[in-house]
Amino acid sequence: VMILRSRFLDARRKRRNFSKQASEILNEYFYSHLSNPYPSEEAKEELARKCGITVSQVSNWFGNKRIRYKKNIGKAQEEANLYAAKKAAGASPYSMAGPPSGTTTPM
Amino acid sequence: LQNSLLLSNATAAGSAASGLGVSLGSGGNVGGSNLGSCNMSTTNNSGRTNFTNKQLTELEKEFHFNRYLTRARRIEIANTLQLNETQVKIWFQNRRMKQKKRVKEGLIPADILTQHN
DNA sequence: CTCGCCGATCAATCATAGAC
DNA sequence: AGTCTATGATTGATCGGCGA
Repeated sequence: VMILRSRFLDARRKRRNFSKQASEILNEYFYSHLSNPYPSEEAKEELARKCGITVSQVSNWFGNKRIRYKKNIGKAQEEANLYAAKKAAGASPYSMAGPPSGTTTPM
Repeated sequence: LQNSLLLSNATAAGSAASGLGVSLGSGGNVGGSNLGSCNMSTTNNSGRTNFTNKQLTELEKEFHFNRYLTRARRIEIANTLQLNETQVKIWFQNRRMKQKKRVKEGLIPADILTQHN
C-alpha cells in the first residue's frame, strides 16, 4: 500500500555488488587474518582505497563476513579457506597470524 | 517487503515528508508484525524491538529539534511513545552515530542543528 | 560508584543483484 | 521471466573504555 514510496526513497539500497577484484582483496585480508578479522581504522582505509569503496562499506563487509562465516564453519567455508592457503602463502602483505592448529575456530 | 519511510531524512532537507497516517495495524506484541499506525511496538523473538512508524517519526522529529536529550525530555518521550527510557536513549545514540556517518561520508547535512531547547 | 556517550560490533532482517 | 541464493545495507541492542 504505502510500500510504494519506499521504491524510490530507498534508492540507497540500490546496492551494486563490489567488483570481483575488490571481493578478492577483502577475502584475502579476511582469510589471512582469521584469528583476528578486525582491521584497524587505518587498515580499513587502505582496503577501501584499494577496493574503490568507502570505509563504511569495508566495515559492512567485514561485519557481514564475520557473522556469515561463523554461521557456517564446516561448510564450503572451509573450502574458501584455501583462499588464504594459497594467496597468503604466496605473498601476503599483512602479518599472517597463524592460528594454533590449522583449521581453527577464531571467533 | 516491509519498509521504510522511516528514512525520510537522509539527504538534507527538513523533509516534512509525506505525512500519512496510513494503514496497517494489527496488534499484538510478539510475533505480530505490524507497521503503520499502531501505537505499541513489537518485540522480536530475539530481543530486537520493532518500533512503529509513529514512534520513529516522533523520535526523528525530536532529534531534529535537539540531538541530545535531557533526563526530563527522555522520560517525557519514553512515556509518550510507550518505550523504555533506555530504548529512547539508545535510539538517540544510534541516531547521532548515523548522522555522523552521513556527514563524514556523503555530503548530507552539516548544519541541521536547529539547536533549541 | 553510577551514568551517558562514543566507537565498534553483533545479529536479525530487508531488498535487491545475480545465478540457475 | 520466474525462483532461489548471495550479499550490501540498516538498525535495535551490547560491550569496553572514558570522562563527568
